[in-house]
Amino acid sequence: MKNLRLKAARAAKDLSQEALADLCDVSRQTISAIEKGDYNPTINLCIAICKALDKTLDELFWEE
Amino acid sequence: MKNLRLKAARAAKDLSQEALADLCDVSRQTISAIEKGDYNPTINLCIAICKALDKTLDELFWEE
DNA sequence: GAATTATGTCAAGTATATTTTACATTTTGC
DNA sequence: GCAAAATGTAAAATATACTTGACATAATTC
Repeated sequence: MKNLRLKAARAAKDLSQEALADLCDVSRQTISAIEKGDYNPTINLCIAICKALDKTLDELFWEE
Repeated sequence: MKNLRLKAARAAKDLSQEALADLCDVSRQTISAIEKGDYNPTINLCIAICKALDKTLDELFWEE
């Protein structure tokens, strides 16, 4: 399912997918796919994304 | 680096690596490797581990 | 102290995360 | 309206997460 919290957190920092991708050392497509929700990133990438967006894992990736 | 919080949380539930692996639908070696710290599991597996151990991502996998 | 159970680890194979290249569509600023 | 920037998406290649099978050692239990 879509990760709207990620999309919102990125928007809050005014970062494009590409800018976030650069901060995390991954490709733009990877960020796009994660937001789109049709895949399963590694925890290290999730942590890199969280740090770039000043969020924690629970805030962006935890679901009850 | 070693994930001692995971090891401790598993011990607190009195689960062997193999029992936790079964709960998460992965192999025992995968759990062992994650505790040992020499790899980078996917977020879905981290979430499965957290749920099996009644913890959240931040509690087991977040590092400042 | 022998037998189970739990853990560490390794090598080879399979599944899948991620990259690269590329093109189409949408959004935004002028 | 146009140009540029941002996003969606897809196919093929590469890197790596994860499995399977196997053996060794440490810890538990009888």
